[in-house]
Amino acid sequence: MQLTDSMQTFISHFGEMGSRWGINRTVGQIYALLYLAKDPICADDIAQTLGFSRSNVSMGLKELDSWRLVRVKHFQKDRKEYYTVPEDVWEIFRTLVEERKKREIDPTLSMLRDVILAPKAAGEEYSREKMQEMHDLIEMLTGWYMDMQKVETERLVNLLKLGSKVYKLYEMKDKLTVIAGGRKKEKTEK
Amino acid sequence: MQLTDSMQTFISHFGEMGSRWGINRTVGQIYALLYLAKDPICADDIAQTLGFSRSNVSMGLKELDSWRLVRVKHFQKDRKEYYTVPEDVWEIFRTLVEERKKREIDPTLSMLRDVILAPKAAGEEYSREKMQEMHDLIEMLTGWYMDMQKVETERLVNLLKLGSKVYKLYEMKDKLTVIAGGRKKEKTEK
DNA sequence: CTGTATTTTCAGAAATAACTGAAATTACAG
DNA sequence: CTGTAATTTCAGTTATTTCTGAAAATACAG
Repeated sequence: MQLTDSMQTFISHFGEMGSRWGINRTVGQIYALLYLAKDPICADDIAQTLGFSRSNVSMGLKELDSWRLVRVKHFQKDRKEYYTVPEDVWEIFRTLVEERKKREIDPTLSMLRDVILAPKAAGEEYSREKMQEMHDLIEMLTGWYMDMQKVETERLVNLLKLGSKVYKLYEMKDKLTVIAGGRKKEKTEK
Repeated sequence: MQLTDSMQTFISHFGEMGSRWGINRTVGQIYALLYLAKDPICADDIAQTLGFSRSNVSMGLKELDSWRLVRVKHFQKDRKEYYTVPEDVWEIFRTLVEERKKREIDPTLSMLRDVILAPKAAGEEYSREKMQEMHDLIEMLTGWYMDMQKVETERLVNLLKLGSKVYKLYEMKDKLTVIAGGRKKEKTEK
């Protein structure tokens, strides 16, 4: 496959940034290539285009698969496997966040729960308190995340655009009443 | 410094998770130790407690300093440097997000801007479109983040607790009007 | 200044992670 | 089934990162 200058730049960047994102160069570049490609690509083409060994590409794809970031496709009369990524950037973003949460946050939350439950030793009042604080913070953030997860993309975009202005709505909520539409008083449940 | 079982567990976890978070074992453990400690600790104590070489601790602290995650303190009649982390977990969280944005997101956004501006080569319509899409998504998210950054912690907590329910407020906003309270129009100070 | 306590730097060693080629396994057309 | 095209595995190699001890630099009391 032929790469233009801008594609080269994009792909190299994903390779270099790999370490900061917790993936390696190969995986980053493979993903970038697939992201930019209109059509599915087979492993041999990926290896050829990026100059990696075939086995390295195989391992990279396996890694991307474990992140649920790639799709496999088959064509008639061709037993090769062709790879793509989802078209929708929002879908990609959501998958990425979910996987990072699973790998980077959940294990810590689990450790914190265990540690908080264990019998307290002498003189560890302060450290236990700090563990509890961290636990509560993470639980609040993941709770918020899981709640937002179910909001469909278009609505999410609206909220993002609104930004901190949502706070104004929130502040006003008790002073407000419906004027148009059916109900007289809005109950925010919970 | 004497570590209890739960402190041991906590510190080891931060060491092991280090790689997933883009820091190394030493740095993770040093941070965890400082986080749990009520009082500032000097580098020698850190090295001794965690079993790392003095130089390794020095480098680790330098790294944590570059993340703005530690504070140095001096005591009278003692030329040693003692280290702590901020008490407030929310402050820590904000710093962490800010630094990760700076290291993991901003360089990519900058690359995308450059690449989008460069003259278009033949047959790269699709890839350019994808780069633009990624750029727009990231810009929207960082824009939202920067906007939320100025919201004070207590208010942020309220919004988080509200979760996706904010969307209901948003949906209603055009149907609502102020009824109770002294002032007719609420001014959010700024 | 001088001397000593403390921190930092850095070259090389040790540990870890990434990558390759060859062999093993799998998948499927005929 | 059989043969072959394709993918995966893995032991060994290469590259990268982390860690150490010794030496250099810095800080400051006297």
